[in-house]
Amino acid sequence: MASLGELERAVMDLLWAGHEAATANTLRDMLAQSTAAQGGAAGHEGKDLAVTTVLTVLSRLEKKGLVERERGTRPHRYQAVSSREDHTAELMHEVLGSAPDREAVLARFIGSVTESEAETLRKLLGHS
Amino acid sequence: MASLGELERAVMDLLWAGHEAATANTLRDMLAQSTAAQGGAAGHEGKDLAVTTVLTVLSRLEKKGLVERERGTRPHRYQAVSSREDHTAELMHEVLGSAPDREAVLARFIGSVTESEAETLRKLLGHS
DNA sequence: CGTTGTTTTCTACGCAACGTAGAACATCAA
DNA sequence: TTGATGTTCTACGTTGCGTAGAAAACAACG
Repeated sequence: MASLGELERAVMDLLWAGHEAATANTLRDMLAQSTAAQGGAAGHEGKDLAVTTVLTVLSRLEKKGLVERERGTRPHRYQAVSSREDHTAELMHEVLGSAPDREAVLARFIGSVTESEAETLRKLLGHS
Repeated sequence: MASLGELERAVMDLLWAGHEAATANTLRDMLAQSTAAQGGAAGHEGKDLAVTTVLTVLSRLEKKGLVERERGTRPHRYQAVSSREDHTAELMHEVLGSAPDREAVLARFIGSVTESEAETLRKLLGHS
């Protein structure tokens, strides 16, 4: 239960955009943002969706544990449970986890990262 | 187009099992193996599937580019295009690739590998 | 308190992927 | 030719996702 659809991903992108600010978004905020983003690079722009559509998606994302909703306030407020980076890293672990020979996978994996990323990794791994 | 269903994965596991041996499998081989594996640990065991079911799955896997089939020989022979490790590593790159801040993701990723794996990574990354 | 605009829930349709397999066609061995 | 075996075609049921209407819950105003 890890993969997201196109619209689900677009909604998560909205939430992730403001994840730092710990600013939980209302539905109306999000719709405004998404309409404003018209003409942006990302994939899902073009038509405006019905309010209920976004709500349905948010509910599904909540059920998947990716979104948290404050039910206390009256216009409910939504926010991503974890940052995009954390989520992606978690996904990578999920993929890796299902492998019997993790180290062999890692070997091939680092075999095709860019040199600059390899450099970053060296720094992060530090000295033995 | 990256994710596999449960049965698709089970079939790939069969093919991956003998990927080293460059031994392309016939359908009958695979059915025998899968029946033999009854009582094994993996998830999908329990009932025997119809021959056509496995064939359909193989066709779908072929369309996805994960399986190659020799059409020349009469009982066709099937084999995984790449090893399980390569495939998993590729998947990890796919997940990573969609991130705007790859290095931040990598940072979090290596933050939660086991020490032994970190050691392996250090060796593989080698000297600057 | 009732009318009205906003927000949330419930329900549902269409489509695609996947598990599943029957029916029919092709091929090989006797 | 006749079985036995292998392959293709087609299809049905389920589930996830994009999409949204209808209706219920609620807030604010007069």
